[in-house]
Amino acid sequence: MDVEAAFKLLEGRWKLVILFHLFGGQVRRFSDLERLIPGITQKMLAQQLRRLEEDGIVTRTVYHQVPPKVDYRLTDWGQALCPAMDAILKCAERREDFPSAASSARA
Amino acid sequence: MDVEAAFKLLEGRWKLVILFHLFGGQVRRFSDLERLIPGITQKMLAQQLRRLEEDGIVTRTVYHQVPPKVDYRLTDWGQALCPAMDAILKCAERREDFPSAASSARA
DNA sequence: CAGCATCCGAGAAGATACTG
DNA sequence: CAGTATCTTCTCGGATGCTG
Repeated sequence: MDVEAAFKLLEGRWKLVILFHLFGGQVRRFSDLERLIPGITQKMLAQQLRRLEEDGIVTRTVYHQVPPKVDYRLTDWGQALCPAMDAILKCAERREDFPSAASSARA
Repeated sequence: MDVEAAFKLLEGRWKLVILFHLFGGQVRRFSDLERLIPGITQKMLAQQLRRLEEDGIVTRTVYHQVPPKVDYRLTDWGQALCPAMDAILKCAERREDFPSAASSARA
C-alpha cells in the first residue's frame, strides 16, 4: 500500500471523528454515534460507516429484532490505527507550545 | 484545540502527501514537489501550500532571483506532526498482517 | 431504530492558458 | 521557475421525506 492509498482511508470530514469514538474496543450503536458526533447527519454517518466497513476498518453487526439494532466496532486492522490517531491528538494538544502556529488559525 | 479542528488541518486529498515529502527537515522547491507528487496540478499544489502556510505548518521562503526560486519547509509545529504521520504509515504497512482487511479494498 | 432515495448548493479538484 | 486566472467538472455534505 502506498502513501496515497493509506491517507485515502482517512479522508473526509467525519471518518477520523467516527473512529475516535470506536477506539479502545468500544462498541457503538448507530444512535450512539449520532449522539456522540454533534452536527453529523444520518446520511453522512451511514455513508461513512459503510465506507469504513468496505475498507475493512469497522465491523457492522445487525441484530434482527424489532426495533432493529445495529452496532459497530473496529476490526483488528482498525485497532491498528489507534497509535496513529493517538499521535494526531497528542500533537494537536501540543499546538499551544508553538505560539507562532497558534496565532495563525484560519477562518 | 478539539478533535475536529485537529483533523481539519489534515483534510483534503493532497495535504498529507505534501507533508510527507517535507518530513525530516527536508527543504523542497515548488518544482521538486510537483515532480514528487505525480498527478497534482500546479494549481492544487500552490493552493494547498498556501493553506498549510496559513495554518502555520509550513514556511515559504522566496528568493528574489532570476529565475525565481521558492522553497518550503516545515515549521516547528509542522515537525510536531511527524510522529502522527509515521504512525499512519507504519500501520498502513502492517495492513498485510490482517488478511480480512487486505482483501476488501474499495475501487 | 437504522437506514435509503432524492434533490440541492458549496467547495474541491481538474484542464488549460497566461504572466513576472 | 513559480505561480495566477478562468472555466468546467465532480464529490462532499446538508435537508427532507420515506421504509422495514
